[in-house]
Amino acid sequence: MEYSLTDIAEKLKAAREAKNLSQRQLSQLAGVPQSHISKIESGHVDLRVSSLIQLSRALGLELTLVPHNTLPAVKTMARGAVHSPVKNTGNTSAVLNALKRLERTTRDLGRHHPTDKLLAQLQSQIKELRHLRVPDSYLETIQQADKQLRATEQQAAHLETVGNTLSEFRHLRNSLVHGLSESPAAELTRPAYHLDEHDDG
Amino acid sequence: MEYSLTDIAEKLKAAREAKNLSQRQLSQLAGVPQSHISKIESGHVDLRVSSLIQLSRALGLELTLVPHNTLPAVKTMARGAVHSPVKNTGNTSAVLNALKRLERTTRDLGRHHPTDKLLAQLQSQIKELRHLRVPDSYLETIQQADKQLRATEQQAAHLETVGNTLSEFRHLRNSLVHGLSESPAAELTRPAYHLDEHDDG
DNA sequence: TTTCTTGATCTGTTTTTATATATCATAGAT
DNA sequence: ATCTATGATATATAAAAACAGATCAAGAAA
Repeated sequence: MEYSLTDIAEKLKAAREAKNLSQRQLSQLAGVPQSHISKIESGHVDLRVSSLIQLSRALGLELTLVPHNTLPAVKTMARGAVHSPVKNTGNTSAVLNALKRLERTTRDLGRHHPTDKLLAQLQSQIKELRHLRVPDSYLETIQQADKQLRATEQQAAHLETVGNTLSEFRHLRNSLVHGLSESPAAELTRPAYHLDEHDDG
Repeated sequence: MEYSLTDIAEKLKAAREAKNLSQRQLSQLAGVPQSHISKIESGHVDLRVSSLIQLSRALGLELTLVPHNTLPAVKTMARGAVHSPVKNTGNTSAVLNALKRLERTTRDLGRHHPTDKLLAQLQSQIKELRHLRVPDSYLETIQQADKQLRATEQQAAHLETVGNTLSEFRHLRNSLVHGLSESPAAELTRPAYHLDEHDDG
């Protein structure tokens, strides 16, 4: 119900990860040493308000004092906004839907193979893709991967398929990150947070 | 738009005053030395988050991190709740209305005599009464004072009336604060914050 | 294998809070 | 004139953050 130091630490960490920022990147944005950020996020430090303000601003958060009775309302309000860590990447809805569907497929798959490490890697790989601009030229690739995975569902022989898909998506991800995509939208191929946070107050 | 250290300092001070707490009283509630509170409120100190949390809790406030885009909504929401510093004193609506009317009367009077120091004192005296339990036995006194003040409105000879009313209300206030009221509700004659904040978390 | 990124950790130094205690001037009340 | 409450300050000490810089291990990429 009430916020404590560790709650705030967790919130900061969650906000940073939602923005796909490393501690060192945030360090630059906020003007706070990385070593200090590490300590703060792990709750080992009773930081000063100025530091908290700096970090919050860099993360698009604002420090406020609200009356106790309005806390619940404020919480739900904030939850709705915070819970959309995936920013506008300019992806078409087709790509977006394909990614969402693929995510669900792997999630379903995970229910039958909870300990599959390969699968977990694939899941995080897909998750990362949602932060990148994925050209439509990859749409078919994504859809095909989804189809294959669905076909192997519940089969023990799915290992090969998952492995193949994983390496395929790793390659895709790296192409996008490094702007080596063969798509015409090479200029837009950047981490999402560069798109809408280029000009900060 | 964005909160800074001094903004927070001001907010703390405003919250404390809205609760009619002295720095020493808050010091006891929050477990923070009065000297430190003085420094904090004057913005001379970059306090630690733990201290801020302690003070906030004692004042019925909660420290939260909200996304930038939800800030306006949160602000208006908080304003509505904070902007009612007058707590439930158990006064009857008759007394409440009389006080409100009296407040308005002095405000109107103030427009014609903006520099009148006596009048200003009377206004703050009335304001203070709203924090106290005022027995109905004083209703007539209040109403009469209001009538007299309204009668002298715009007259240069109002000085005497204001002075009389002022000393009268000072006496009333002191009676109430010290529980010396001749009213039967002597037991309830306490500062309002004792009534609803006796049990804190 | 080699390289790079990430987050955690260590060392040493500087700065500042936090705390306890006391004092002071002011304003109000008696 | 006296007594009291208030907020701002002063001093001294202890504890801790802030900072800079280096390092380390794990994971992933080349």
